[in-house]
Amino acid sequence: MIVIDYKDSRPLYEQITDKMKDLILKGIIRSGDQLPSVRNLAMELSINPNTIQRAYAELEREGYIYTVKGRGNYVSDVGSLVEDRKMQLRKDICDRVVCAVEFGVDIEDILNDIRERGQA
Amino acid sequence: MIVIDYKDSRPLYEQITDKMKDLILKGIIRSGDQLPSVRNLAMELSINPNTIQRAYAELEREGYIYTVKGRGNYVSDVGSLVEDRKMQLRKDICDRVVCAVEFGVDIEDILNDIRERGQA
Amino acid sequence: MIVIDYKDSRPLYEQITDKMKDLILKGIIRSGDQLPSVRNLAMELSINPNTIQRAYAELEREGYIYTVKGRGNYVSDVGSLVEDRKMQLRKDICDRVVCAVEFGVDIEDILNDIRERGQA
Amino acid sequence: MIVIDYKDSRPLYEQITDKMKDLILKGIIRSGDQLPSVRNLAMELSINPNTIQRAYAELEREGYIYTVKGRGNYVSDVGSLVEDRKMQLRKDICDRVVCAVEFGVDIEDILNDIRERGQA
DNA sequence: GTGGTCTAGACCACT
DNA sequence: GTGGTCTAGACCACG
Repeated sequence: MIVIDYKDSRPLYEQITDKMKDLILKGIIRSGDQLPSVRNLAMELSINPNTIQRAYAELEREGYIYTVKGRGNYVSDVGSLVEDRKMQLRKDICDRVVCAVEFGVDIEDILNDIRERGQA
Repeated sequence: MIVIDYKDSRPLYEQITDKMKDLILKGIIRSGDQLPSVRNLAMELSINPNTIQRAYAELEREGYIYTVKGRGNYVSDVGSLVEDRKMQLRKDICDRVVCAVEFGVDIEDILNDIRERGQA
Repeated sequence: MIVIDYKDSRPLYEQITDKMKDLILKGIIRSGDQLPSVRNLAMELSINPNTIQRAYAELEREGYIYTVKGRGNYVSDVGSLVEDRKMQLRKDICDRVVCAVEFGVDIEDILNDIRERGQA
Repeated sequence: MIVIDYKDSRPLYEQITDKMKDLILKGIIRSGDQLPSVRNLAMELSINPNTIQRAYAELEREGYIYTVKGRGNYVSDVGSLVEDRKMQLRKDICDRVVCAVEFGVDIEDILNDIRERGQA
């Protein structure tokens, strides 16, 4: 479910939190589901339990999961977080479009790119 | 012309290279223009000359400027770099649109956002 | 009567003892009343009987209840404990007022808040 | 400036963040001031640098300080945080008054306690 | 010199 | 078994 990319310059714990957020926000892991235990995930990914611990702490801090001591980590209800993320993604795209236009990109080219949806 | 943001988590030299690239690609500094000297810019920004040196070295490595020993640093002809950047910006926007759609954002919302050309 | 909040960071047994103390000190459960049995309460709350056991042991240790082997757990006479708690609550509020004043809160604002007896 | 209380059940890093927040919100450490370095403070308090690191990371996350890599940690402008804290303290006191009244404390006693400001 | 990340290993509290 | 805290020590990037 989660793959560590050692060529990625971001720290391991951030790769894990980001991937987990995606899985949760996209509904692949659902509200109430239990996450793999700190130790198990550490073994599976062959990294230190403290790194997983840090990732999970960050997820809890941001409201994606909640922790029950002695029981494990569980996914929270993230309805509002999904909406926040969607708005953020829209705003982010707009900002980049504005930036691109400043560099001389034709806005029609961008609209066409998107309509064809994908390209590369 | 250049403002350092100490609350920015990026290293200083990267803030400087990025800002310089923008100024060059947007044509605000033109091909053949001379950049401020390492010492002067360091004084002006109140930072270590080594940091400016590193920023300029990076700009030279990427072809934005060239150095004449004993004379100073000059802006290269960046015609092709501008086109590269424009393509990169378009690709980047497309990638993010694809990502946003995966999170459930309606592509029509994005197109409307862009047509109104502003924030969401 | 008792609700477990799994998102509460406190241990389960502490949530139970605290809630029980409130019920007893507020007189909702009275001196001589029998508490639900360890097994029943465990079943009702869907948690481990050991956890209930620990909560009851703590309540007994602090004098809120007494245990009759083979019969069950009964509420003690808690007259003095009620007074202790009231004094503790008054002291606690005063400490916090002193602290708030140190942060620049106007003591008149606090008095008004309390007279209106609600949130700020 | 900071004293560790080993009898305090809270984790060390939390004691440090809380104490630092107080110093900052009360204006004892001011906006722009540099905090002691991670290593220095660790030596001074005879605890592990990682623990200081965690405390500082938390302070940065909550907006009390900002970090410049290779330079150190500096106090942010916390005007709004001060107001937040004051409102939170007022609300907290009110909640406790409501709670105390439920336990049978006379609200006039509380008001008198506060007017005398302090007692114990 | 500064902070940031990661590992290894220990100990504790809770269930 | 679970997570939470702390230590010790290493390595890296930045200035």
